[in-house]
Amino acid sequence: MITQSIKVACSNCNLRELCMPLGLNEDELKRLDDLVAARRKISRGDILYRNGEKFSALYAIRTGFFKTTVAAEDGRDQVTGFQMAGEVIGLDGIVSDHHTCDAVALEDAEVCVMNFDRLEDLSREINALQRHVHKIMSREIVRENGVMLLLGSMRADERLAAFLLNLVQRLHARGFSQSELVLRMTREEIGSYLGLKLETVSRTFSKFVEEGIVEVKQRHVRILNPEALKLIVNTQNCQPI
Amino acid sequence: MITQSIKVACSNCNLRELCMPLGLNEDELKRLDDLVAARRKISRGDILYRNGEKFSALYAIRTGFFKTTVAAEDGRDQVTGFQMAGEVIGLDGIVSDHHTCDAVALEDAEVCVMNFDRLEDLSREINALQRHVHKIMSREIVRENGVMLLLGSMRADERLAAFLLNLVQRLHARGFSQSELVLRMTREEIGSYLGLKLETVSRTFSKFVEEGIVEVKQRHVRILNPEALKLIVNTQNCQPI
DNA sequence: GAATTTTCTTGATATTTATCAAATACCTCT
DNA sequence: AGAGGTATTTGATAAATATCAAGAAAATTC
Repeated sequence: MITQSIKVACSNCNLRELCMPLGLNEDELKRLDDLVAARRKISRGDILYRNGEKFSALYAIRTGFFKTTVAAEDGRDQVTGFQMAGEVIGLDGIVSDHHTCDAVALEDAEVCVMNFDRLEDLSREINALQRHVHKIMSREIVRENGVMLLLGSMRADERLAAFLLNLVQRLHARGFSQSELVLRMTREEIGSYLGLKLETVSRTFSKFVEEGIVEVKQRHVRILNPEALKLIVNTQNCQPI
Repeated sequence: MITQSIKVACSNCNLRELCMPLGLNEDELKRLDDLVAARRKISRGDILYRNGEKFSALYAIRTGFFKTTVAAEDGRDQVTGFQMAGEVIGLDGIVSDHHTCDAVALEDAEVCVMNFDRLEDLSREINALQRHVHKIMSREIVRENGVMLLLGSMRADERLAAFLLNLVQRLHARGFSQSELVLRMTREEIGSYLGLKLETVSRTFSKFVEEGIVEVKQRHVRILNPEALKLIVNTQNCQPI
């Protein structure tokens, strides 16, 4: 656990618009800088926090890519999300004061450590921050609703199509390509997230390639026909009349 | 939409410990009473709020039973939760200022309407309330993580066993029986929540009955062997060595 | 840079769950 | 109480996905 004490400032962070509220005044911005006590570097494969660990902070991802997983009592585990720069993780720990999932870096990463007690103090004073914290939590709830829809009612190809569209949309919002992406996770991790076995993920990729919808070279994916992916997600269940 | 203006008080509500923070002082309790502007009665089958509707309040369930559902673009929908007395619903609406799911009463119900702006105001002033709101949201995130585990990695019988155990545990926390329960939802709604078809739910119930684990008479369920249910949830995936 | 390990793909087969269908039970309304 | 509608159960069959297996490709390690 390497905690670096580089003094950092939200006020001149180019990711601020992703993890912090907009429209703060000079004074509020200055107080915000105080919130991020430290940054922390996490190497690929390392764990930022793990199930059972005491909760003390939320983490804003500056660089890198994470997965979160929950474990069943019998050892199975389930990937509950993939998180990228600008996203905030650790919310699961608030309710019981202990984390209930693991957060694992899928590539070398750096996070801003936001002490939660201080975040609560500050968000009592800055209305926009309070609202922002609420929105971040609500957004996570809505995201998980979407995953439940995916897991509960979609078939393998719909799940993978929805997954690719979601990933590329989030990457595009961060200035990356709309059509090309590099997967940071294995087929097995994708499968866990989507409730499928890795072989099914692989076969479904191959099917998409055959149909000319995507190009896949290992973890490099190029989306040739995004409309086809959208069609797969949206029309699978439409009955012919 | 019947909004009643019966003046009601959290301070002498017997459900307070479920939906409100503990350890408030006299003064704080008095201010809390101001939060619940009104109660609202919802008849069975009616919708408390629906997808797309403007968000303005959270709802604490006083009596009755709800389901929440999200809809896919093609019309499919997915039950994302079943909620009972003392639980708070509406959190999905915070992020976009509009609700993203429907909340439907599965039996005649009554809810306390908590204006969210006022809740934010108040939780800036009462630390315990602020923390409580955060916990409620975090609890929902953790619950959904559990559902993802269920949908992503469990088989039909494990899902139904986990569902029954969860329901009966929550009912027991409200003073009901540990072993008997009345389902407020159809097999189809259970199936939607568990990512199964209603026939599969029915067959799995029948299997449990054959095995002597439960008694089922329509929607009345008696759990004869809770340990067997726990075993089904926990050991399905354990490999013999 | 060769060896080792991990990841990925593909095929054959098994299992689980969905689908279609029909009969029965139950509830609600008049 | 009876009629109509809804919900549930059960059977037969189909479809989707998992499992097992083996080889190929890529990444990592020494």
